[in-house]
Amino acid sequence: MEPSPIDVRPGEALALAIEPSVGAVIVGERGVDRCGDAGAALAMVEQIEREAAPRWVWWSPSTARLLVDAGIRPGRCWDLEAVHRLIHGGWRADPGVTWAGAHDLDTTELPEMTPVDLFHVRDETTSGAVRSDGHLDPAWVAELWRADVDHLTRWAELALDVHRRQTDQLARLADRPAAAATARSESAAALLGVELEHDGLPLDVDEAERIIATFIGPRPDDAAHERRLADERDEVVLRHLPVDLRDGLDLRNPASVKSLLRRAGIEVDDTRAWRLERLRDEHPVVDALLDWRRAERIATTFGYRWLDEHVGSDGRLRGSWSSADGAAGRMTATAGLHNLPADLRPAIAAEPGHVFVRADLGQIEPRILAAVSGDEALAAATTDDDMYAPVAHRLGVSRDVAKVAVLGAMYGQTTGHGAAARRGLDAAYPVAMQYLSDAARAAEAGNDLRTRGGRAVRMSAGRVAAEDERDRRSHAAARGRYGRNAMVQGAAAEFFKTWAVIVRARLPRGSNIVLCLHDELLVHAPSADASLVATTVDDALRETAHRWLSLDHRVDVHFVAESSTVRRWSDAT
DNA sequence: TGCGGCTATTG
DNA sequence: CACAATAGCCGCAG
Repeated sequence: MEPSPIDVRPGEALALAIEPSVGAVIVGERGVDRCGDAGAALAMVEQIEREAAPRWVWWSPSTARLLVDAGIRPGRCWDLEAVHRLIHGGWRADPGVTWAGAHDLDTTELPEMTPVDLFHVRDETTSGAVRSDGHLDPAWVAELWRADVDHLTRWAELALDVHRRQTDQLARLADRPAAAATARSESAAALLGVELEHDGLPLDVDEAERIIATFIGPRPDDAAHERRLADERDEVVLRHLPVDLRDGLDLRNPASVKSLLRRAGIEVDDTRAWRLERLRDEHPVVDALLDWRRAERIATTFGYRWLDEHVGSDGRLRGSWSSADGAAGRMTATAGLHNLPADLRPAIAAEPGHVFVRADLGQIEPRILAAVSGDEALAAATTDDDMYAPVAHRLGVSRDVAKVAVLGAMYGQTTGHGAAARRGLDAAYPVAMQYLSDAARAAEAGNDLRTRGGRAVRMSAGRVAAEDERDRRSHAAARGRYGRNAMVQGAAAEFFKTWAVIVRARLPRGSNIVLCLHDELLVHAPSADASLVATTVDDALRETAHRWLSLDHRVDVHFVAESSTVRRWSDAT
């Protein structure tokens, strides 16, 4: 075997820049590898990965995608875009913003690409990658795809520079000792997202078509046939009304449905299913309407078109993944991967000779609340596999009331009859409740927050000037609930991702995570490896919890996961 | 054509 | 029916 041409130590940061039409460059502390051929460069990457297992530094998951497409699954990485979002928050994380964030530059006035830059070659003699004001030159970045290896080398050097600066910034977050570890796991989660996009979720297409057919019948021949079938479904509802009242009724228009119900003698504020559910006996049209809604949902969102658009010829359901989205930095996915109706779950089936090992974290958010707030009493409750039981006992209420009260506290609920239980929570778990109300108060005032793992939750940006006092107060209260919840949900997302990437790292060859669902993991594994994988998932949870608690040094929190080995997702308990 | 409102689904 | 998300269709403004 050829020795690696670049001197690399295990775990060392190694910047990687690849442009398929240009080549690839690897920049480390003690050397540079340049290659004018991207294919040959990927072979080099694979060799270095095998021999030295470095921490690959790249600007964004697009580089990871090139590796994954080439069959390379790196162990460790540092995704500058993902770490930027962690440290600075916000939605934008292109190289210009990421650079500015790492250099403490003002991100409100980033240089824009002028139309001239888009259509004219820049004057190479007057500027480099970095402008005189310290910002990255967007025109220079835009030329990467058709540049030369020198250009690419500079790009990799800049990545290594940003990595160093991000590392310093994380170290300066003195009250967030877990931030550097979070940056690593968030980077790995971004890589996992790329792999999830690549691998897809195994789906039994025949079974999916059978399920869809039970709602809307067999696949329509053409658009006209599809319209006719829809009209027939409409007719089943409309025939409950006198013919002369059907005119102009549109089942897809809520206002129209409201007037339909009025004609049937039913008056409602809105037509949501949970409200209509209780009125099923009032008039047969209600029953017909609710059935229509279920079929309509399958027809429009999870029907044959959905199968055709998102399921490949290999029977894999693929969507695009964000590894840290929204307020709290949860993973999100398109193509219905995160909101697949339970009715369709029997179609999610392991391939022949394989099984799913499914595991979900139990009561993750209240356990996380105990951990991030450092509330000893709440932490003590987590020793129970059902932590609501000891909470209920302590409060002197039923388990259901205790659960609603705890969830209400984390969501910022102010109404309902859980008020007495809420006062009980304040008395029994003052540290946790104080943590939540502190977060809410800061968020209401428009102050930025930072989760336990160091994720910035921006509250100052995007505020709308409210018209009147009532509006202003309701917006402030909404911000409070948002911020209060983001601290718990965000830390839970960090915990989950750490668990997921440890599982990823420890899985035996041939097994892969195929779905991440906020607190649930689905691993596709050869049947023979099922029990090994189940053990791996369980061990990974212990490792995750241990890493967490050793960084915080405060309270002991017990985390639990339930797992099962199944052929179909729907078989899971 | 873009956006807010309504609705459904999930954790 | 509080927190988070994706996604469809409708009406309305531009």
